Parts: sequence; structure tokens; C-alpha cells
Amino acid sequence: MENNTDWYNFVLSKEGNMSKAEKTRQFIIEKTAPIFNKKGYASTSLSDMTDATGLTKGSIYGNFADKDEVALACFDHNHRVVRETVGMEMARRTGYRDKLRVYVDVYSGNGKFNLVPGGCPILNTAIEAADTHPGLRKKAAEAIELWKQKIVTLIEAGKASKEFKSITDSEQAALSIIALLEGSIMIRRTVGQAGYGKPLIAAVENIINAL
Amino acid sequence: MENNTDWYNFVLSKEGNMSKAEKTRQFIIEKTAPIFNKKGYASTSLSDMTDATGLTKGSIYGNFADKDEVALACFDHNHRVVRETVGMEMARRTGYRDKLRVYVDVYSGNGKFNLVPGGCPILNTAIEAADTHPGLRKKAAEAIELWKQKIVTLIEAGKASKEFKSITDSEQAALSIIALLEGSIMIRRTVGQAGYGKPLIAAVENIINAL
DNA sequence: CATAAAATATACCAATCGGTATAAAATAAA
DNA sequence: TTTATTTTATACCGATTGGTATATTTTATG
Repeated sequence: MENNTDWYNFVLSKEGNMSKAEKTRQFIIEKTAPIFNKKGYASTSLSDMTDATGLTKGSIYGNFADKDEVALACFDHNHRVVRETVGMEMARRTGYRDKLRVYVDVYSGNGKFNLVPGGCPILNTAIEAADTHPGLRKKAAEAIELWKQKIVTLIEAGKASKEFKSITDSEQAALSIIALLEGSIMIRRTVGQAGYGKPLIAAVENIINAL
Repeated sequence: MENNTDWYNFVLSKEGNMSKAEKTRQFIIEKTAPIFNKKGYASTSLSDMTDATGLTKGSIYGNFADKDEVALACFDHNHRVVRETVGMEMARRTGYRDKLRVYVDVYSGNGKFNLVPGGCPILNTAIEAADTHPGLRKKAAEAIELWKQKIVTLIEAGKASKEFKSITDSEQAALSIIALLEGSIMIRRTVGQAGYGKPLIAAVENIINAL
């Protein structure tokens, strides 16, 4: 704790109505969440956490029951970061087509937006947890449901304002956008920048334009 | 080895021109590959392998240099299973549109095809390995490239035979199909059977129908 | 059948895993 | 400021990890 300036500055920067434990808890989450997203739940060790935070194991286990609780909190954090990034940009746009294009801009990874390192946390968590971690799998499923519903609501609003055709199946369009975005992220992150970014972005925009 | 009837039957069933070591190697791969696909590379332990095969650690390390080599061989195996399943069904169909629909049928998970347990090995490997395992990541990237090229070739052939429109961008269509399929698998495996299977299948078929 | 070579099993290694009991230190309440 | 409580650090635990040296068994060769 003595030479952990990172932790020291963090704690000082927080509101006074947060207990020190709450501050530390938040500090642990913010330092650990990117690691969980990059390495996954199973491959992120307690030592990774102590290294990243400069805190000791005892300190971490004083604020969390076990590794699971940290992982779940980190997913919530990463998920919230994505939602807030999208939400802030969406609020600045008026047309519903433009609002939907925020997903393309945020997920295209062109550096305009500071997203969670390691790709989409929903995708990463979903794939790792599907057969191994019911708690995380459930959180990923809820995130997908929430996301789908958000897009459906946008499309319905676009229909109401006559910006979108009334015949479009909102749910199928929403699911298609999500699947296409996540598949695109997977491809781009795996093959690297092999020129697949543009055609994949164009594919999502085609769906949006056809609404 | 005495009471490992599984291994005994397997070895007996193989061609005589395979050395015993080659047979055992193949046996290890076939028994271990599904586990790697379900649990991932990091979470599959040597004990998982000895449990699944009934062999000992010494026997496994007599046929593989390390866990890495087993994992890479297992990915190749899983990838080959998928390719062979697709290839066999594709050979039975004539139209290029129908050939492309094989991907939908194979990946829809309706039980018609016996695919690798644990979802698409390309997707699973890509997500886990992106930031943690360069060797596996490269294999996943090559698999995507191969897949994309296969679809491009099919679309080009469909164009040549006047079944498809000549204006379609083959590469973008191929990438869209892959991304949409993989995204669909992720969603379906994560949220379970929440009725998202049909609209997602329809979305892929829409792309194919529009070619 | 005897012998050489290959393949498998046994027994072990250090390192790391997640987790905990307890002591020390820092904070909050009086 | 003293005390009570909360928070963090230290030191440890058994279990498991990937890996290996060596002994045993099985297969191939003469």
C-alpha cells in the first residue's frame, strides 16, 4: 500500500460518501475488468489481479467473496462501459438510422471510441461461459436480451416516425445486426487487418439502410 | 491399459499400416478434441485428457511434445470434422444456392447433422486465442480464410452458371454469411432456445436468396 | 524364440492455483 | 484521543497444474 500510488490516487479521487472499502472494490474492478476481457475467466489468476492492482490477496478477498464474484462484477463493469459509450453517442444523434449506426462506429474499432480492451465482452463471455460457467453465461444472455430489446425499440420508434418501413420485422433485424456485429468482431480480431473491416461494416450498414 | 476397452477396440479397428503409436495418437485426438472445444484450451487439463482416454500422462507425452501440440492437433481434427460434414452434404446438392444452404443446415443445430459438441470450433478457438495463444489464433485465422475462399468460389461458380446475379460482391457476401452464422451460433448457444433460431436462420437465407 | 526398439505406466517434481486464518494497520465512532 | 470496527497484509494451506525421469511392458526385427 505504501508505494502503490495508483491505488492512492484512485482512492483520493473518489467521492467522500464512498467508504474506503467501496473505493477499493471499485478500484479492483476497474483494474481487473480489462484482464478478464482479454484473458478470459479461467485464465485470469489471483496473481493477475494482485499484479494489476498492487493489492494483496487478502485485500481482494476482504472485498469479494471469491474469484467468481470479481468476474461477475467485472463483466457488469465492462458491459456498462460499452452501454454508456453507445448511449452517449446515440444521444447526440437524431435520426433512428443514425442512432443505429452508432453500433457500427463503436464496434468497428477504428479508434474513435475507447472501448474495453480485448473485444466485445458479451461475445467473449458468451463463448467461454457457454459450457463452463452458468453464472457468466446467464449474464451474457441477459446482455444480449437487453441489447436486442434496445434495438427493437429503436426500430419501432423509427417505424412510428415513418423513417423506417412498417413491414420490417424488428426482432429479426435486431438479431441480425447483433449477430453480424459480433461475427465481424470475431473475424476482424482473428485474421487481423486483412481488409475485412470495410466489407463487414458495409454489410451491417446495408441492413440498417434497408430498414 | 488392461481394462481400457475403449482404447483396445479403437486400436483393433484401425488399419494395419498404422503404427501403434499413430493409432494411439489418433485415439487421443478423437477423445480429447470435443473437450477442448467445450472447455477451451486453458481449462482443459492433462487430467481431463487422461480421464477421457483412459491413458496415462506418460503415454500422452510419449505421443505429443506438450499440451500445445495436442490442442493444435485437436483443432485441426475438429475443423476437419466440420469441413467433411459440410463437404459431404454439399456434394449431394446441385444448385449453388442449395449448396450454400448446407451451412445453414449444418450450423442451425437442429440435430440433422452430428457436429462437434460445444459449438463451432473456429469461433470458440478464435475468441479464446485472440489475446492468449498465437498458435491457435493463427489456425483459426487460416480456417476463416479457407472458409471465406470456399464460399467465394461457390458464389463465383453460381455467377458463371447464371444462377446468381453478376453484380454481387462475392467477398462481402462470403464474409457476411460467415459473420452472421458465427454470431447466430453465439446467440443461440448463450440465450438457449428462446426462439431466436428461426429468425437468425431466415437472416442467413435472405442473404443467400439475394445473391 | 531372442533381442532390440518403441510405446506405455509409475512415481515424482517445482510452480501455481484458489482460498483462508490471523496479525497488522487504517479508519470511524465515542 | 481512546476505543471499536473495518480494511489490508502476511503467511500459510491442500489441491492441481504441466511436465519429466525412469521403469515396465508391448511391439517389431533378426
